[in-house]
Amino acid sequence: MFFSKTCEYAIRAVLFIANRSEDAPKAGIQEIAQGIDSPGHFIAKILQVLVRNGLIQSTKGPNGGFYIDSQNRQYTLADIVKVVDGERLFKGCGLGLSQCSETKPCPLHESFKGIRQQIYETLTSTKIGEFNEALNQGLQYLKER
Amino acid sequence: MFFSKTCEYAIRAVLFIANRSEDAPKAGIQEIAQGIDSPGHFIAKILQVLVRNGLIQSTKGPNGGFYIDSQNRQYTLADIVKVVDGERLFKGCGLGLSQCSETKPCPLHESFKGIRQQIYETLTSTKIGEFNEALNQGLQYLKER
DNA sequence: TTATTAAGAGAGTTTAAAGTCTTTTATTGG
DNA sequence: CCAATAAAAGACTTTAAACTCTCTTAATAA
Repeated sequence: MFFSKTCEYAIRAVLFIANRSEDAPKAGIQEIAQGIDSPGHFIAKILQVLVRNGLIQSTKGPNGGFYIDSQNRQYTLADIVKVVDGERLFKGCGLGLSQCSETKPCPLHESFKGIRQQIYETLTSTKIGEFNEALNQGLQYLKER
Repeated sequence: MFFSKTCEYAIRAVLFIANRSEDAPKAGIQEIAQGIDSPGHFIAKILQVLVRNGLIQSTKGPNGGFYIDSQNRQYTLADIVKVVDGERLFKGCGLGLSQCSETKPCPLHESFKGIRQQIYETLTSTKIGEFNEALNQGLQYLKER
């Protein structure tokens, strides 16, 4: 809807890992791919980017996998979106004009300002660990089936 | 940001034609492409779809072109978006789950409900003719340069 | 110290959106 | 009726996102 498919997978994966990291230690790629119903190799690529940008941690080898330490649980959805989709959603023009601005606005500039603001506030105020309980209780889902 | 590129062009073209239709009669493809700074052949394809769906009118031949009659000036941005991008923006799940719903929600379902609603209200309440004055006065723009 | 495990890296393929080109059809002014 | 004009239609190409595959590197447990 607002995010690229890559970003949708990224958010779902991070919420999965954040939840996983509470009790059991590390989650492997197969487990993550299964847990959010995404293509294994594809989510692997995405996780590489998230690790490189410090949003999640990983270790190789036996008992290795992906996890999120206590520090990183403070990250928000906005952090993920910025890393994966860039600033497009927060700064881009609704009609695709690269020079759209306060002084040279497109017709939708004003209306979209409020919407953009609401999205920004929602994403910056949502921490990646805050869904753990609902997910564990089966009140919210990260995959279809 | 929210729309496909095709849809961005579509909205800009319709606003251009709506404005054009106030005084001078019909606008040709070259003129429209120039007026919104879009690829000529591409906007031609898009306009075909809009005509087929009754959002704008056209006539062929000398003095032909695209125009919007008084009836159709009542159409809103939401009508254009529905024709070009479908219901995705209004109904799709933020995390890409096809079965996301009130009873089986993704973690972002609740937060996104309000945002989606605000977008919907903005688009359904914005008529395609309402920017004519601002466009004519050079207060709003449909292209960069 | 080596076999095994699991992520990292990079190249390759597929698919869908974006954009182009050519031919056909409709309109109209002469 | 005919030539010119302009949109309609459809096939085609390009580009970028989505997705896959294979090989490498790091960690560890025996």
